[in-house]
Amino acid sequence: MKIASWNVNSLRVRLPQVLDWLQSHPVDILCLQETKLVDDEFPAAAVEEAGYHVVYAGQKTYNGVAILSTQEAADVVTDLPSMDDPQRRVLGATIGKLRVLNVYIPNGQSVDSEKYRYKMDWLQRLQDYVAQQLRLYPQFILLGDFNIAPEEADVHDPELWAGKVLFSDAERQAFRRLIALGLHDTFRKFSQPENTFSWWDYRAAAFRRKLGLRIDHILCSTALYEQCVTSTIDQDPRKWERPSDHAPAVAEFASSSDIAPRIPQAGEES
DNA sequence: ATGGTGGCGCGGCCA
Repeated sequence: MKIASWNVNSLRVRLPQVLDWLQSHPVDILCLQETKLVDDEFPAAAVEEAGYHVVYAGQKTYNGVAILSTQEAADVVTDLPSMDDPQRRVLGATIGKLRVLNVYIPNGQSVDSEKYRYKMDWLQRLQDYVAQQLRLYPQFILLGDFNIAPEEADVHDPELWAGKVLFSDAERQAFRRLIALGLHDTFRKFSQPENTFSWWDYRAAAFRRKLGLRIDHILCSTALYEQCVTSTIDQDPRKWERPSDHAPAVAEFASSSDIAPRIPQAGEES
């Protein structure tokens, strides 16, 4: 069972790349962030033609999340409890025996901004919700664009980024509090190539210069962590023409009995 | 160098 997360920075622009990537990386579940589409404009038919069910929560211009899955999603939620927020950043669903929470955590802009205070408040509410979800669902996955690089190894230049948004102490502590609830960072279960990042600024040729951060994460409950056999970041799509500024993260779990096999598409090896 | 690029949508916000 493979599950992936990808901030696509406009699904209108990136849909062909998403479909191409799925052809070569046939995951069971793909969580998207920053679709930037209202629900009426979501390309549901194209996604379904590719063999996936899909649920989504979008808005105009900003944010927007979606979950593509081979098995149909149930019990969909689109908000954190106690939060009446027009920003579409949350999509929770049950897929097979798995409870999935796809998040686009606020960016925070800069540590002295109102957006940063919104981010920290958002993280507190997320923590409360995740604590509750972990009690309800032994097989729980929290994944998405966290806009937090948790450790020094996740930052190309930790000294440069010290105290800055995406790597501030308060954000990193909030990330550690999520982990302390009983989650695990699947990426760090395995030895990884140095300087593996998931996001590179479009400006200043950051990707070519390997000036990135690892801010997209796949976290899971202990029961799933034991079953996790790979967790990687596929940096290839960042090399493509007109790419997203994020690369997809992919985790694989050994137990797959509760996940229906994906239907092979025309022209594809079965 | 307080910039740079990209998406949305057509001026300025957001990342």
